[in-house]
Amino acid sequence: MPELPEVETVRRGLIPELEGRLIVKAIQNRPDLRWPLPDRFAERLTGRRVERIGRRGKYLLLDLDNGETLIVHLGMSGRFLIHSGAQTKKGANFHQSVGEASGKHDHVVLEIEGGGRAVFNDARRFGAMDLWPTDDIETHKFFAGMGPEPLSNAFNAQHLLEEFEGRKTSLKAALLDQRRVAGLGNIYVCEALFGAKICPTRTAGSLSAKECTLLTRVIREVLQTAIDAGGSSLRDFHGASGELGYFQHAFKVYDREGVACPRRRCSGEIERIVQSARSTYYCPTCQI
DNA sequence: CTTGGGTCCTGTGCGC
DNA sequence: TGCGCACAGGACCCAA
Repeated sequence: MPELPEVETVRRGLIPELEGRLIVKAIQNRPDLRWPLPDRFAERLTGRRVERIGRRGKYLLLDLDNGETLIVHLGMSGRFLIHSGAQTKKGANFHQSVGEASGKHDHVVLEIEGGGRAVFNDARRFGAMDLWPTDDIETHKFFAGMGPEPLSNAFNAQHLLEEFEGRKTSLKAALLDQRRVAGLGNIYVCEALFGAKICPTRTAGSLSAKECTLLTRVIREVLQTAIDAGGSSLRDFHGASGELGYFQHAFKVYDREGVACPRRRCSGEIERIVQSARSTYYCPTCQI
């Protein structure tokens, strides 16, 4: 469920806590998340300084001072909880209580210089971590073949048109495919297609150049709006500090089956259909 | 090659 | 009130 905006929100939340800081000690509480963690995982993190925190698609990239990058995927339920150190700032009690309420699925703990801790908690364990040379990050299997960042210039109508050309798969599935464009998940695909008034059951190849232009613009807008709102806190997503976001109130179609279409001059009703075993929400009246 | 369906995992929420 | 089960979904895996 964390999609690009949520991951970006976590990244921004982690920066003041981790960037430039030393990992005094790393603790690994189980051998695997979704996949086995790399050899000597905790040892390779211990004593490293986090130089920079980046993002690629839905992955967090923590560049370390030894030329390796800690790659993190939050999966469905993964989150970082920050337990503040000695000098707690305002609101730290709340953050701490959120974090310590769980503990059960605290799979990786990073003890940070100054007494703080960054806890990776992931109940459903769809998350992943790996270590990889920073200079060769694009060769990691997670990123090889991954599409452009939707907020970058490389993502434009021309790109979409080429990616979609001749494809018989549904538009919904095509946009979820990280090889076409990075970072979109079920929620924002639904929201973007609503914004562009395009029906999710259309084949990807059926989009005109004009529609691709509109769609790229709307995708950008939807993602940027969500990032600005601090990411979605829907269900089990938590921001990096344990606080809940509030963007879920802004969803126009996602999880709104049966609700009147929010478009002013549309009398339609939001429907839920299933596409490739995923819920799609859309307005069959105005999304053509 | 493309495409679609199955699978993993556990907490939540619903129906009975 | 309690139990059981469907559901949530990102990304890999495999079959056709």
